[in-house]
Amino acid sequence: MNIPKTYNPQDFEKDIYKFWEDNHYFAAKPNPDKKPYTIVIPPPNITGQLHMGHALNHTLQDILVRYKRMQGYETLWLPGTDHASIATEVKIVEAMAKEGLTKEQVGREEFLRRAWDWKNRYGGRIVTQMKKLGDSCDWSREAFTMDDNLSHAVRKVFVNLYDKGLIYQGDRIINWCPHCKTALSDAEVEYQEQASFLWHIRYPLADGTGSITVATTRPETMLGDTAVAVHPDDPRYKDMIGKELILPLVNKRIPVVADEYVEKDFGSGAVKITPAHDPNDYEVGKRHNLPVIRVMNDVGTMNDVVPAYQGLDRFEARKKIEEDLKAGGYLVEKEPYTHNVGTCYRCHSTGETIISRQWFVKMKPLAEPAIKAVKSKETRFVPDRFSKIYFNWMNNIKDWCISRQLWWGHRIPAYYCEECGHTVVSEDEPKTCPKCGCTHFRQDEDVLDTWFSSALWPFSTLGWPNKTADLDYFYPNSVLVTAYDIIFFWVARMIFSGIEHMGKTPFPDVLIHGIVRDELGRKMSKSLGNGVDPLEIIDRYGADSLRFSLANGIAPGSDTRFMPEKIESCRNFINKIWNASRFVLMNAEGVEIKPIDEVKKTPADKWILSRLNRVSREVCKNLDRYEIGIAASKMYDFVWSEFCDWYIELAKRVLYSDDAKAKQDTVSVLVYVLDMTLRLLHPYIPFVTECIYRDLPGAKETIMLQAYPQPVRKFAYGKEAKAFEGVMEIISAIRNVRAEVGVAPSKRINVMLVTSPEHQKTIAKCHAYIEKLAGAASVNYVDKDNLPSKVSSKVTSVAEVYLPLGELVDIDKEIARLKGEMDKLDKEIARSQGMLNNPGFVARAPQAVVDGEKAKLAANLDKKNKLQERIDSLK
RNA sequence: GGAAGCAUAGCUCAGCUGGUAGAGCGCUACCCUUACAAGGUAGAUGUCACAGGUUCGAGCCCUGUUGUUUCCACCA
Repeated sequence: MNIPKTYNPQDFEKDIYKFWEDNHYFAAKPNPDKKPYTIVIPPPNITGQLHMGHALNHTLQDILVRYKRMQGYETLWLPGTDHASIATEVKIVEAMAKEGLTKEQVGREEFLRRAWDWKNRYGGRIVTQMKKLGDSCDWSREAFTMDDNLSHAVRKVFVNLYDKGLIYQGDRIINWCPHCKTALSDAEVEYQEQASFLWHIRYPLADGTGSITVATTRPETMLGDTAVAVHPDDPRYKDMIGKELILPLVNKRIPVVADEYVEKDFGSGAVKITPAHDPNDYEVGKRHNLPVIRVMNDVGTMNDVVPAYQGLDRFEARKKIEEDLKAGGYLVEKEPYTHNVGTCYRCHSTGETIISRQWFVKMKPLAEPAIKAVKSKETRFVPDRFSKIYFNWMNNIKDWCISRQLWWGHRIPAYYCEECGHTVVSEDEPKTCPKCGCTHFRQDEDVLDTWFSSALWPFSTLGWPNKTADLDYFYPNSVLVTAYDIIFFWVARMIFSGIEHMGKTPFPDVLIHGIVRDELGRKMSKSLGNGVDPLEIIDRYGADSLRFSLANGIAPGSDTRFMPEKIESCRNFINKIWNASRFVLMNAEGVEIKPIDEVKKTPADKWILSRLNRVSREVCKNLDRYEIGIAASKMYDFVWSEFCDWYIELAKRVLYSDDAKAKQDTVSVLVYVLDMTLRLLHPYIPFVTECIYRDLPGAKETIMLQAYPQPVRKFAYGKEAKAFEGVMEIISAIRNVRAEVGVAPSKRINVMLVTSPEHQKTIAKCHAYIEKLAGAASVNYVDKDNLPSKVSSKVTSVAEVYLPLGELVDIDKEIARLKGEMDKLDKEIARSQGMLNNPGFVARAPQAVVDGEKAKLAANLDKKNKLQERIDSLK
């Protein structure tokens, strides 16, 4: 045996991963003899580093994938990365800024060259990090959203949707990030509460008969006001409707319009209308035919509409306008006010809503079948409550703004005729204009939203739009695993894209997990600096410990905290497995292992085999239901409390004897149970299980491809296992009394039992266990009338246990101890009687429950009698 | 404004279709017993937030209350 004494994951994890990879164990290809199991990875950004969120997400996927692979599925876990349009572009721009260069200076071509260069250099970082975690992805299929075939899929989809009238270009109010200088979709805006002010500004009536005061949080946009709106029924303003106001600072006449949109009770009940810079105002403007005047340009500075403020940053302009309003006597009040401000989800700077010409996807027709798919459970969210969130979003969906004023990404396949301006949308640059016949075209400058390409990920990575064998075999995917924070960005869009382009929802199940928070329950973030680096944890504790701690005891959909103690306890658990394995392998040295069927089994053997059956059955059941955390806890308990604490200790009786035959049998059982246990655990802790598996007698080349344990009918041993648990109960009882009375652990004592003939038959076979585990010198069966005077006792369900402890037994203490037991017993009996005396319970509860309760009561009454006899005899 | 989640042992969390409350860490006592002190044995600790309801029976189902977190909307 060559396993070192302490578990040291750094010694082998790297080599084992390389071994798996070199042997192509992760590779999948269509195989008609097997059922497919497919997961596509949520592609991490090329700018990203592996964080705890990935670690959790990948651990869950790898558990499912390794489990299914061992169950004999043709299992594909398809990896890849996302080009992350904005995030990457920002990085490149920043890098160029250090050289004193701007995008505009180097031009599109050079910029893209630099971006690709960056991608080639750093885009693979996260992939090497994923390998450290143990991800069993088919790396030969690694995809990138800007690969040729994936880009082809993007163009194809764009053209398809355009031809169907589902993509259009138009002037709309959109979200704009002045820092990233691009349009954003609604989903990309994050609202933050900010303390600001509500400015009350007086707009005089043109006829000099008075004024209207409006309240605004955005005084700088007043330069673009084209009306003031009041509620039609507001008596304060009724007479002013239709009159004109003088817009302060601009000295322009604007009308007072009546619109139901205005809330009478808010502010002054009058709203300034700036159609170019507010979505609601835009709608009001449309209803009243108001002009749309943009006063700000793309970088967030004031434009030339009002020369006095031209070039000023929006926040500078705000100050100056405030001063000017004050000076002109227009500022009535500046009231502190907290409100929500939209910010860019990438750079977090304050966004603008502006009117702009952009490309949109018409969502209603796409959303409808996508809603139906989830309603009909064709796609199921786990846990189910996330379907509500999905419905809520899908039902209220607005058109999706997909154009971005960036260079890094999929350039929009729209071409404008240089002669007549006609728009041609096609996968490749058109040769001639269908309208004027000329041959010069200019391609749209913009690129597509990153999520436009990731929406196609479940099929674009399998070769679509080509009809490939992969697509045929691996689509739909089996399950999608992701955190709840990208349900809108990604999951929803994959669902409608899959339905639209493949005719089938992309996956039957969506497993949603939570996010990993820090020790205090806060979200991990760069700005807080509270992120825990999974790579550091792996270096210190090993990938297996990290994986197990992320998977153990979690519930789908709920957040987890990263607790250092939890990692340690998982490391300890693996260390336990490590040492148990060492024990088994040490004892297996030089022993010829028998096939499990040929082993002559002891009661303990039968017990552990039946427990193994049980844990195998339950783990599979839990995994099939995505109850990954529950399955982990069950394995933990099996390994520690049953296999190590009991079976290995029981086995020592034989192993340390001279009976070579019995030893061979016991070792064979140990090896078998260890083998199955390692297989059970392999999906969770792949490295250490592979490492130990290699040393197992009769091991194949890898544990990865061995069959996942299933319950074996002939190892059920229901009755025998139960009987053996009676023996275990006796052992516990003796230990318990010893500890309570204070018998030195090294002192061996004679045990006397009072029991029935049937129980004695079972127990008699197990004396050696009692001697070994309970420190018994001997086990004898006695008549109750012939007990020594000083004994301590305990009643179990199969026997009364008497320990002659001589001077150690203090009669008064012993009586007190027994009375303590009696109290507990009485409570139990009262509870059972309460239930059974209830006619409703007996009449309506299932028969099995009633019978069970009756049996319990009978057993407890019997126990009570014996206990009472004992107390009486001591008195 | 709308919706959802959470509230269980000192701490962090499990708890499947309702059927006697669980784990890890921590705590107490004892133990270097030839796999493991990253360990062993034994133990203590809970009006399962509160109030009602359904049920023979509720941590679990229903209603309401309180506290807390999150998502969506964004009335200037």
